[in-house]
Amino acid sequence: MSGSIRSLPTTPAPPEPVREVVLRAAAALLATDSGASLAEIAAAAGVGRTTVHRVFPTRGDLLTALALEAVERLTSALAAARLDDGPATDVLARVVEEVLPLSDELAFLDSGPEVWDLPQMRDAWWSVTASLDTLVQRGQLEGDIRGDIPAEVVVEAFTGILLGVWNGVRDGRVAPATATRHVVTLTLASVAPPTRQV
Amino acid sequence: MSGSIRSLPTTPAPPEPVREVVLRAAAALLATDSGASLAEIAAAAGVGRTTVHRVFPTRGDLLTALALEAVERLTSALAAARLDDGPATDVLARVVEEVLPLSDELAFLDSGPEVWDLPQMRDAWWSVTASLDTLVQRGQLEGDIRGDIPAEVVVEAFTGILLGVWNGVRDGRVAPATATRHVVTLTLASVAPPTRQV
DNA sequence: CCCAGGTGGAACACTTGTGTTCCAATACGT
DNA sequence: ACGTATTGGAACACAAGTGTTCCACCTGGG
Repeated sequence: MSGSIRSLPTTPAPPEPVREVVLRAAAALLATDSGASLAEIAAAAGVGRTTVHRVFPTRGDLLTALALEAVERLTSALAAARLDDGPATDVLARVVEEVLPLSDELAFLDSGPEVWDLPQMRDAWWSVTASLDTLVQRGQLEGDIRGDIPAEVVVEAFTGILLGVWNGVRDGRVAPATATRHVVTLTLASVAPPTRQV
Repeated sequence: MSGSIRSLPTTPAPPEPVREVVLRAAAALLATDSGASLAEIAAAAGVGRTTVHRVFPTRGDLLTALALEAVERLTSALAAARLDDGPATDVLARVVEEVLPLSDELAFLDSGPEVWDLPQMRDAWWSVTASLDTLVQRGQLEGDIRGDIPAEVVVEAFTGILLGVWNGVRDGRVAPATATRHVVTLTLASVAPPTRQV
């Protein structure tokens, strides 16, 4: 229990709790009100507006930090799904299981055009869809995914189901506990080859 | 050809082209830049900002008019799909065929939180999903739609596929000509009962 | 105890968009 | 050709948000 080592090199201590507090408050606030002002964010974080400006000199800096964080979470979620490992349909199921739990952290992304104006965000999303395109194409070659529909369309439908049900959860129309299972079921049903069905 | 009747009662003449011009310009501009200012909209419409204010006293009035128009188009599209007429799966296909062509007119809805803040918009969308819920429930009772997934989830997945592919068309990832067919195919595959497949 | 660092608040200038008023110019019908 | 109505533009006040500066506080370590 006692700290025999003065400081861990990766986590020397809580060095800047302020930054994290502000990021959390911003993510939470922007999820419901995409136009929240810095004053509101600062108030929600329990710090002064001046302090926010000390950590993030401009609003764009805050949004960028938030976007980068979201990108990183999404990227590691896809990595955790092991896109190249096993049948593509199994991978799709894993993607759902990895990405859906991020709903709360990524909720601020849906209603904020400001965030998507960032080139990093555009690039990151393009990278995500490209990875999924490759995955679906592999599935089509291996016969696990229907080949009568272009991979890009299949990917859009997949992300559409994911986002649609996720919106349903946010609106209280869909039970969170069953969301993952239903998304997987519907996805696999839609992408299965038409001849050889489950 | 010659106008023997001085004016048709339904269309006495182009009474206010200005209003329509502004609405079209606003819809087009807000589709790509949800925060477009009234000055930009006026310039895009080819009229003075003062004129815009004459037709729509406040920005909210413009947005409301735009939202009401969108609601009306969506509602009549659903009416044209005859929700109570025939097997639910056929109806879903008709809904896709009726709604997808509205992409351009309704494109301004996706990136603008301002529009969705209007209670009329919320109510209208709730009405749309409620209609679809009823449709899917009927399909489940009649055995055309899988019953192992709640109707609300099926509806979210359906709208998700629709919006996802529609986004793909906007991004140039999906060919517009085949979008409707693919959406119908993927939708019917996902909602079909698991036991008795196509 | 004193001092340094970080913090919060007040005040300021600046920008952007909105809504309003007024006036000149133009187009339209008579 | 004239008078009227509508338009576009300039100017204004107003509000909200942002970024900056300065200062008081208070907190913890030497």
